[in-house]
Amino acid sequence: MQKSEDHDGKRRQSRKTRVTIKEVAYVLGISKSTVSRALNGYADISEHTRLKVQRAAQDLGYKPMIHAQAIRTGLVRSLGMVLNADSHDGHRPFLADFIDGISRRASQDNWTLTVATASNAQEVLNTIRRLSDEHAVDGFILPRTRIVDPRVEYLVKANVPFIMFGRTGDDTDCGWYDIDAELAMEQAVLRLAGMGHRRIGFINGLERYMYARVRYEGYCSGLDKAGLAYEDALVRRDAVTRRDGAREGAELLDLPERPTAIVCAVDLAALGVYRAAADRRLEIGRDLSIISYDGIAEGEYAIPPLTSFFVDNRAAGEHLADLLIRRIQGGAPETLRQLGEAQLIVRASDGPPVN
Amino acid sequence: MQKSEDHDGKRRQSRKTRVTIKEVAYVLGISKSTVSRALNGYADISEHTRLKVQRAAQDLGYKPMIHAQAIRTGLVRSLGMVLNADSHDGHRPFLADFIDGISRRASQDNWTLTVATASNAQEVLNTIRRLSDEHAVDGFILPRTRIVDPRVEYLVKANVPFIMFGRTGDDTDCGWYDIDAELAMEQAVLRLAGMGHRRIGFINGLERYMYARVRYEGYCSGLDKAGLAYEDALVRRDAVTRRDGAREGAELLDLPERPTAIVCAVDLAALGVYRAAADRRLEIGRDLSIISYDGIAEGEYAIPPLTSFFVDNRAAGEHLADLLIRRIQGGAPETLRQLGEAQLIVRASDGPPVN
DNA sequence: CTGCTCACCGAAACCGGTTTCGGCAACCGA
DNA sequence: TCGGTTGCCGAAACCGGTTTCGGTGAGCAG
Repeated sequence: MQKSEDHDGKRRQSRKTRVTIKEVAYVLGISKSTVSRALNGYADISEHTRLKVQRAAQDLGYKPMIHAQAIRTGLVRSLGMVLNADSHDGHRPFLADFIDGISRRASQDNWTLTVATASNAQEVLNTIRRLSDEHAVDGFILPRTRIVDPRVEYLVKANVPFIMFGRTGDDTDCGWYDIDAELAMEQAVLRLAGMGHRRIGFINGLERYMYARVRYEGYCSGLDKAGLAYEDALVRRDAVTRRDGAREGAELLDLPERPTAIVCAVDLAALGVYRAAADRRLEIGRDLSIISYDGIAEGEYAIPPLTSFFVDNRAAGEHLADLLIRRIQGGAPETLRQLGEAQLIVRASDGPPVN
Repeated sequence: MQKSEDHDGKRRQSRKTRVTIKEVAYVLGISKSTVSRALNGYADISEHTRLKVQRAAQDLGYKPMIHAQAIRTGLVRSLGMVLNADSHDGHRPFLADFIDGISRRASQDNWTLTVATASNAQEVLNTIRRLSDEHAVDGFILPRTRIVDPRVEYLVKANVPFIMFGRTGDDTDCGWYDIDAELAMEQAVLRLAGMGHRRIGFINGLERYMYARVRYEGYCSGLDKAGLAYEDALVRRDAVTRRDGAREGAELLDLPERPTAIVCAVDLAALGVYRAAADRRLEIGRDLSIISYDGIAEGEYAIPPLTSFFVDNRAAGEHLADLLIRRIQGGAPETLRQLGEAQLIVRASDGPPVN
């Protein structure tokens, strides 16, 4: 019980010695195997004993050490997520809500969330590898899926459970949660077309990510349903910051026949377009309509406030955690897929075209 | 090795069976205790053996299960942080950088970061308790310290290591990292006074947090050094959002004799003041000067761009992780305290008063 | 009364590591 | 040559749980 009293003593010895399962067993005068099974709800323990044990554990303040059980059960009850700090700022504002969602769902079942960051895609992979090698987590949540994603390739090969936030090109063996951005973009176009717009531009996000493909398809299908012709000059890509948005917006607005409305795949880019418009003395909501996607808080404070499809990142986190836990517990990937909806928040950046 | 083949088979059996220390020992024809000590750098292992073991471990891809060693060593090599999702949005944008910093430093020594969220102070406490009861983490980083902080009280009593981000009223037994916001606020006032401002207002953050007290003191000491009189009507408090800032800013601007400059403790509040100023046809940087604190990205895009003291949250995270690891390894709290500096970023929201 | 279930529980093995303890061989000085 | 170090390593205990396996006693049918 006590260590050699001189040896880095202070902290060690004063550290309150936690109560173990053995002590609980001793106090009750029964074996520790019985205590364990009672606490874990095995059927071969009498109701009487179970209650007795539960009460004693409660009274003594017994909490099993999570890693002590992990060694036998193979479960550390921890979800892993590794963030790419290198990737564009776009996701920054969401992070708090997102993490909150995951953590909230995880806590419900006494799971924890382990997060790590890395500064590029390769490091992300290394970190994932390290965490799964050491078995520091039981599975991963993969944010920002790419169309072909090396993380996925590694994890399926290593047979480590994971759930993606977003889809990939090929989702065999993959569970995922995604927001139906295709639907949203389509609705954006239809809404603008319904107001009378005939030339509707599109500014997309980073092409290598799956979300860009999906949003692009939504834009196209919207045009299609509205009976509008697709025009290559009206679509721009790779805009995820204000700066990007200002640049691409300028391109569109300087077209010989400029669009009267622009759909943006990313809110920050949309705010960049605000600047391009201001530079050209175009009033947003009148001379130029904008509908965007993300629903970031800043949009509400922009002038005029931005009409955008809001994504509930907290809910997304909850769903992802839920799916991942079920995956870890053996659920088949095919059964672990969900599609959520973005919610249009109408503010003041869109309106009928002035003529 | 193999389980009963019917029993929830699929995942279990196909899960690549990890290589254990026993196998490494077997391959080398030595005992596992030797392998363990060789890998952990014990002195009583010959250089020859050590190399042999290290190479074999490398070749076989042996990585010790972290929780298997934890059970004996008492260290899970994980830092804990529980966020209060309820607390104001102010810290949201910082989160990504902050986490990045922590994670980066932690990874260096093969530690991990466990984060959890809770929706109010009481839940925060419960979560901290749970994580330390289960020994899911070895210690905590405490963001957003309050003047008297229940988390601290609990952790010192439970003798669980922690490091605070920010100080508290009484920091016996506490290690911390903090940014010298007092200095920054003081400099802000002196800078404005140097430009010729004589009536300088102050809009503070939430009073119950330690940072508010510190920033307030900085403001006062700045006035003092500048030889300006303190005036109660010129200071407002509890503004941490744009809305708050607009409200408190309006109060100041509607004063019979309004301030020509305002120092804000929080960037978001400063941006709120922009609105109050716009409503009153006051041009920021000319009719009203503003210097703020935080250095959030949005400030750069405000019109005019906001002059603010930038806080490097990534660096803060790194320092905190570093301090906490040293604390866990037995460092005395008194030796684990550091003060960083905020860096003034001069943009366009401040200037000499028009007369 | 006998034999068989079945409910319930304890002993012991086990999980994958670390650490203590002691033993053996080589080396050392006398 | 001999006793005493010293360097190096293996056996076994240990950490705090879970799980297997088998045994005991009560209940019940024959």
